[in-house]
Amino acid sequence: MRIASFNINGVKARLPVLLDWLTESAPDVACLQEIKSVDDGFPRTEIEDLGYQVETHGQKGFNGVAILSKLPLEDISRGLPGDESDEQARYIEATVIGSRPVRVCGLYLPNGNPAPGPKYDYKLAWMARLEAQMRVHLATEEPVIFCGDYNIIPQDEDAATPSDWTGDALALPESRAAFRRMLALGLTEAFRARQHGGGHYSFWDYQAGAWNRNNGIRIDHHLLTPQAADLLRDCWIEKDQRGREKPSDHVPVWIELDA
DNA sequence: ATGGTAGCTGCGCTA
Repeated sequence: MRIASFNINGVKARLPVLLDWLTESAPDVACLQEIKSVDDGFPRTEIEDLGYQVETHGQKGFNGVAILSKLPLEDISRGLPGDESDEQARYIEATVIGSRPVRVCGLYLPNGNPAPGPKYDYKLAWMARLEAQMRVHLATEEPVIFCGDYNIIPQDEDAATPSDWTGDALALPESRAAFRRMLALGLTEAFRARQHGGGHYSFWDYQAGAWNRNNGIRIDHHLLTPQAADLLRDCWIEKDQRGREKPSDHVPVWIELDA
């Protein structure tokens, strides 16, 4: 089973890119972030025509996540528990029925800038809720994947120019500490586990020629429960997507599981 | 030190 996480930065503007990618790279499961669409506006039929089941959790204008799957999906759950007043669409879960079932949790973690401030407070509170949900899933001792745009640069080596990010919500010590607490629960960060080291990125800003200068950051991650980590065959970044026509500012990050 | 781009929306907000 191959699962890709991809922040597409607008599903309607990115539809030709998305359809080409689904056709050529053909993930079994794709977790999308920043669809920037309500559920009714999502280009469902075009994607279903490529053989995917489509489950969305959208909102108007901003945010929004989706899971696309060639394998059957069961028990879809929308929204991150822990705050009934939170109206931002940033989280969706489904069980993928492969040769063995895998619970896939797609997330779009808040950016948090400017920090400090209410947006940063929201980011940290959202991370605490995510950590609580991770604890719930860890207790099941089943294969579970938490993938998406974490908006966290885990270490300086995950940025081409670390000094650009000093004081930024993506790299502040408190942000990194919250991410490390997730790993300390016993989750495996798939890309790191494959010992790729530093110098690999999943996002390049549209501004200031970041792509041409390879001034990127690695902020899209897959975190695996021990039972999922046991199934991990590989993890890689599909960097060449960033150089294509009308690209997203993120590229897909993949895992392959023995499932 | 500043400004640079993109998407959605409706000329500002988010990233």
